[in-house]
Amino acid sequence: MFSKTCEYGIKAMIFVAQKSKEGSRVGIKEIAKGTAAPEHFIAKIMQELGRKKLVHSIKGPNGGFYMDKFDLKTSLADIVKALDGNSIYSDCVLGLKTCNEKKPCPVHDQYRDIKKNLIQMIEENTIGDFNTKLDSGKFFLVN
Amino acid sequence: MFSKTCEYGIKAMIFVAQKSKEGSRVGIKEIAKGTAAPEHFIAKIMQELGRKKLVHSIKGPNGGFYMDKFDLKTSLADIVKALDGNSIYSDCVLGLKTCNEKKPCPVHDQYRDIKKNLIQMIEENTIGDFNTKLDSGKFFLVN
DNA sequence: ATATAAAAAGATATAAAACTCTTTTAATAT
DNA sequence: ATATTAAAAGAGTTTTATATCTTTTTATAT
Repeated sequence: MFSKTCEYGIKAMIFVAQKSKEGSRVGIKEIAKGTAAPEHFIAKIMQELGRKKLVHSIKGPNGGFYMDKFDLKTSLADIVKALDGNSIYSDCVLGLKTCNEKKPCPVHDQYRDIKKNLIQMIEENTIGDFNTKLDSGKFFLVN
Repeated sequence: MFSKTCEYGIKAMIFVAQKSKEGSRVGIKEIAKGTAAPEHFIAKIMQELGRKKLVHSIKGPNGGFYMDKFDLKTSLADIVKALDGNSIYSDCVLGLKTCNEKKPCPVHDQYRDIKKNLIQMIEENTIGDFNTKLDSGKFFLVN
């Protein structure tokens, strides 16, 4: 569904949001641990998310990544689009270049609603929404 | 969502079913054309589907792949499981090894129904179901 | 029996995704 | 100013997915 890059990216964003709420910035090492991601790999991902302004960072001592309350409005869809592009919106389940209502693939009709729900799901959930839930141990970022 | 292998496999199964209904067997070249798949690649895929008995074949002149009416009961889920394994059933959207009701990932709850619908969709649709629709030009296997 | 057609099998190649390492730049504290 | 810390950037490697090529086996028709 999502690339590894995207999976790590989403978890990292949730992790950083949480730490930011507590007022602290987080270094790559901590993010890597908190999301069970390879350190150098998640570093690249955070770099890209930084470039796209979904997260902020400062260098040097006491530096690290952080999010302001504006960043908390970022939806999962924003992250997915930043890291995996628009494939989830545009790609046909069976890989047809053209697949639409007029020229559908065999499962176009059957997939229509599933796709709609999937897109709705990532668009409706923001990073901020996860903050309270993570607090109360309602879900986990690592096993 | 599905691997290329699986995308081609599903299209090929629909294609072969159609030709089988017309009483003829189909060679790899024809399948490759009919599904816009690389010839040698789809050959491997058909081989695997043959091993798993989802399709049948005979060698030599006038040989090729075919399906009997029993094969038409094959669901998309059968094909997906044969080619992509059970990942669609078991994998966590965020890649957690353990992700269940008791120890969920952040989007476990939000994804639950989408996953259910997706699984239902592939389990309910059989290869035979597509036969009539393809006839009447209701959908396409290639652009 | 022989030639031919077509799938099966095995081996190899290419491309993309995942991951790692090294160097550079920027910020802070002393 | 200098040392230190941490991200940014660039380059490189490994692994996995996708695709191709070659040889072998099996069936059919003549």
